[in-house]
Amino acid sequence: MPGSKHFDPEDAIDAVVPLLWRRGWAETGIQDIVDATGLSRSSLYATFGSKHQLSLAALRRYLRDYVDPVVTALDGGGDGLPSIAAFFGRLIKARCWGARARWGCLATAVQLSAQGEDPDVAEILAAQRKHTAKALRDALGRAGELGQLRTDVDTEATVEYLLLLTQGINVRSRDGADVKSLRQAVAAALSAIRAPGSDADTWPQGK
Amino acid sequence: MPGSKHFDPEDAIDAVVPLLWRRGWAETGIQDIVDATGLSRSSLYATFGSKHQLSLAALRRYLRDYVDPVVTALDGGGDGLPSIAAFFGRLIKARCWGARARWGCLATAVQLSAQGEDPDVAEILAAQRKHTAKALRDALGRAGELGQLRTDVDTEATVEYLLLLTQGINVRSRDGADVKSLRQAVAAALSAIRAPGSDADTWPQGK
DNA sequence: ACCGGCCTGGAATCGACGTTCCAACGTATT
DNA sequence: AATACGTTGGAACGTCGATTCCAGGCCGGT
Repeated sequence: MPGSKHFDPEDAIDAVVPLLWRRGWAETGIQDIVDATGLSRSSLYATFGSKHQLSLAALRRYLRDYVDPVVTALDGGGDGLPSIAAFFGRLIKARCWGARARWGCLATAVQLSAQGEDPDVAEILAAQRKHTAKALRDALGRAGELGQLRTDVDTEATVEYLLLLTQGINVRSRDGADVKSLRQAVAAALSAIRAPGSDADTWPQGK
Repeated sequence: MPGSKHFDPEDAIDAVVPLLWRRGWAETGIQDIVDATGLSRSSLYATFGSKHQLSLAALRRYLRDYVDPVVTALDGGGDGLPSIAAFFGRLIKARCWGARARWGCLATAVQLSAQGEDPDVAEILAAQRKHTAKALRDALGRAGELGQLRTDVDTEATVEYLLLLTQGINVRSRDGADVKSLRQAVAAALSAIRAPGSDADTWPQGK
């Protein structure tokens, strides 16, 4: 076919993710995207239509490549409490180690910014929250079946409790909280809902 | 004196706080401020110098008027765990009730936005974090003296744990978490660090 | 080698924003 | 009542953003 694309749009989306993540959605200009992708404005607009749609694609890509891997191992419940501890271990590692340490969570940042009120953005983020909540709920259910949980705590309240910790980590990891403190805090938090006598591991190991 | 101001700058700052809080720092334009204050650009610039400095003043005002009242009762330690529970009760109420319900926390939003990297902003927010952490630490210390705390948890890790909950509430209150879930989650979180046998109240009552 | 289409690069457009400027105004003093 | 000085309102300025336009280029099919 004549006039086929000279580049892979998927690569362009990949290149945009760290821009939004590090500098922010509104703060990232088209020029930044041009520089990062090596493409021209024309090619970007011909391919993605607008900065908004490209940013939406990048947000979805971020969730798929950076958040889902942390959450997905919980789907189905895993082995209960230790799986939940491992989830937090992966989260803390993702937020505090490697090249993207202290970048925080793009989804949380977008949520708290003006973009969070955009209908498309809100839908994407709501779906992600729902997924995370379900995964935690399943894991708590499994933990209950395995007798790892105190019986005097409400499941939904505990889901909320774990979501609070998750978002807390997303925020605190950006402003100086160290890995050790976060891990100890999570271990204390999970020990708190563990059944007396259970020996289920609650230490948030980074995988 | 000839040519005295025809308005009170303090009132102008008060009028700017809800703009930044609801729409965001970068998203609030000078025109929005002109409309909200009823003042002209000239008066604003003559008084505050720049949008940046006016925004800084509004951020300080927000912390003084809306955050300090929630935190300050903890200074000195209060009566330990019940004071901490009351702190969370005030926080949840502030975030979920009244005209500013679901507005989230301006400080957290600014922290996660690009403005969070501005030196002046960073300094203001760091001081606030330090104040909150100290207040929680003092209250935990008092709780320990009163025998309300489990002895197998590290104090600093517990401070971090409470900060995670605080920031979690600031985020989650903005996207659909209801008062009851948040309160139950906090009650569970505080019961978790309470000494076995202690009858200290952990329910986050909104005052 | 030719052709025709879409892709490409860079310049041009259009609007919004922060900031500045200036003439007119109001007030406390004389 | 006249004066003097800072404040005030609104227009004007320059910058930078996203988006669009157009001439030129590249490639597959013939």
